[in-house]
Amino acid sequence: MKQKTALPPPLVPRRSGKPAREVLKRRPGFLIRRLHQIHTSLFAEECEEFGITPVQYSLMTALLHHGEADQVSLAGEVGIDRANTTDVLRRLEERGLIGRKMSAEDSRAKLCTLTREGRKMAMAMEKAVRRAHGRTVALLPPAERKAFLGSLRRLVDGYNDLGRTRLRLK
Amino acid sequence: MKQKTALPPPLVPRRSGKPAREVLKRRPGFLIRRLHQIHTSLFAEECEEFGITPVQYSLMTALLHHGEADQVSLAGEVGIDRANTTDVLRRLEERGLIGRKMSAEDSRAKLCTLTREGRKMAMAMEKAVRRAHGRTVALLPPAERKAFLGSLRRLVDGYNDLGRTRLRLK
DNA sequence: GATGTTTTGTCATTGTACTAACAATATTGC
DNA sequence: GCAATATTGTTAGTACAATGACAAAACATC
Repeated sequence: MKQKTALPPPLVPRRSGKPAREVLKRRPGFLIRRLHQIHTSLFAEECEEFGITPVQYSLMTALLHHGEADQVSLAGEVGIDRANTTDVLRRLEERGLIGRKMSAEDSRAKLCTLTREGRKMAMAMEKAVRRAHGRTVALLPPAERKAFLGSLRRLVDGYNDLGRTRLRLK
Repeated sequence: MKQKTALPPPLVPRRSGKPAREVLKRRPGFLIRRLHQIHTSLFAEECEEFGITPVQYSLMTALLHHGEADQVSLAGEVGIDRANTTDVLRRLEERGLIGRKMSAEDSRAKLCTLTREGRKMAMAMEKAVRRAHGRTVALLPPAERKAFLGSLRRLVDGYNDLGRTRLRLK
């Protein structure tokens, strides 16, 4: 039989005085998640009148530059997988911002284009989008900001080739 | 009746030669989203055997340091809203990693704690978690990495007080 | 040219994240 | 003490993000 009284705690949790926040903020992944949330929020605020999300706008940007593209190519440009791409494009199509039609050469593929409205919207949003991205890093003094964006890019580029399990976009 | 032939394109899209990727990579928000994806992927890889996500681990960390806390406090520590917190905690409870009980002082509140198993799991994961966070910024040389994390933190801290519309966590 | 493999788009499922609304409970003002 | 207000947890709805599975089409190779 086990005695319960004098039992020392089996695994001692360290209840430091300070809030867990301080511990969390030492973790790169935590900070990145938070900054992603912040940007999403700023983007939503700046682009409120359009009702377009960052990912939707990335896809519209890709279409603006490609003119026409199949979904897998778009997924690769924007860095989301094709299942997710299907979802986002469906929403854009329902709103009449893009059109999709079967490819003549490859009848599996669907070619996507911005509609006239989609193109108009994409261009009308440009200033608001720029503000959102600007505000996201505005708290850093210029030199630090530049270095920060350089590092960000270095990480994103570096991990694009380097063997990761799931994130292929290239 | 409208003649279709000689109509100039109403809004000229700039189809630059280079892929949209290059344009997207100039946008802070885009890079942040991608890096978040990368970290999530690395975390999943390192912590595969545990089946715990970054947010779940953040909550477990908060509980490790608080011992016991209501959901709104936890949400504030970890930086997610209370609706989302409810979801994540429900999943953790279903797996027997945390327990929840009504507060005696405030019968609206639910006090959460790690179960013995949850505590064991949290501590067993520590090394894998550290590896995941380390790998996320490992491509930066030490000095640059330090500066990068400093900037990240500056942004996250700065936007926590500064009046934003939606992201209250404080 | 029939067989096997890969690719494309989709669907279902799981999980994070936010808003808006709600009921139950607490707190505040008067 | 009661009315107005705020807070807590939940639910419903929307959107990103990944996995695994699937059918149809394309490609490979023999």
